[in-house]
Amino acid sequence: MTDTQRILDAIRRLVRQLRLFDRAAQSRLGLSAAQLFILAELGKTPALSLGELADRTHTDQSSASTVVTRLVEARLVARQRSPRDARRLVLTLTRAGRAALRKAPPVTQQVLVNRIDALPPAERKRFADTFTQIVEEMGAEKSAPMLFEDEGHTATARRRK
Amino acid sequence: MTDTQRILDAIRRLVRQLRLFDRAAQSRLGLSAAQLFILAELGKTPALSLGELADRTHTDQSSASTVVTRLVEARLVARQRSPRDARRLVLTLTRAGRAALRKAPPVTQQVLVNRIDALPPAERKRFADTFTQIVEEMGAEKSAPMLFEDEGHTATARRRK
DNA sequence: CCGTATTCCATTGGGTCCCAAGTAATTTTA
DNA sequence: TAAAATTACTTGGGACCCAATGGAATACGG
Repeated sequence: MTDTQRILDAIRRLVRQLRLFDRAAQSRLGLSAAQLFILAELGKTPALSLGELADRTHTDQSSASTVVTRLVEARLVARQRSPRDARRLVLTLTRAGRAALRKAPPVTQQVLVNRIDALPPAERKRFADTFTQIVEEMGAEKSAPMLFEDEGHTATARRRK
Repeated sequence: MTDTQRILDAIRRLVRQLRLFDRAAQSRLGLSAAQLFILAELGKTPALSLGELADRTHTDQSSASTVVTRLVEARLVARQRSPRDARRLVLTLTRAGRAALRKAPPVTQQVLVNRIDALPPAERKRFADTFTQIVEEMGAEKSAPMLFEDEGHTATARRRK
């Protein structure tokens, strides 16, 4: 197996592991990783709008919306309209939200963090450098070689009712 | 920002990037990354059962099941029952499936692969080594420090109908 | 001031993933 | 050999993610 394939495989397994830990945490604490992540961000910076929150969590505005909705229903987040600009939201943690955050740190990632922290500092730095570089270049690569021809007759494999 | 945080951030962004490229490829080719991945695996090793396929793709059996169902509906995969053991499936690519695979390689990961392949071999190997190590140790870490108390009164933030 | 653009959200549709249950079929065991 | 346990899949439910839409509210040019 080439090193490239080993890396792809590692990514795939990593993502799966994270999802599994997420599930576990969710059924124990009642909060998913996404919910905790939003909660943490709101803990760091209160009074964010939905769009700002989406940016900070590297996710889509609509995704953030649904997660926030759940948190509001759970009474962990207060969702108000900005008085200055009625389009914007003003999101803040409730008392219960702060409490939840305090007792339920990002458990999911913790397993990963433990592994990373166990690395020798020099290796960790190298790893971080390489990883960051890859991701940044990936973001730059604007769907360059993605414009072939054809399309169509493979007809989107999807359910029919 | 610590190196650990940089790594976490890189992972998060990487995952998002992959999803975005996936979406793009999906709307161009009609096949999602998951579907292509399954297709590719079936191309490498025909006549797999669903469970074997799930193992090879590091995913859940039920997840594989739904993806395969879509591929069968798209007539890219043939799903037959094994004559020896009627519980098992025998999955193979159809003619159209092979054709689709030929003209639609794993486009999604390609962007990532390009970046990885651009690294100096030595750095790539170091990266792969570290990454593999992290993931393997993560898999070993059996939800060790995950058993706190409480639970309940945060009441699973979920929709109520 | 008015009409058009733009911005900010909520909602909906399509997909992926995982778990928990349920259903067949096969193997083991009493 | 009949009952019990195991294996292989499917289905339903919940959570997420993104794209596309639509509705308000605000900004802007004439």
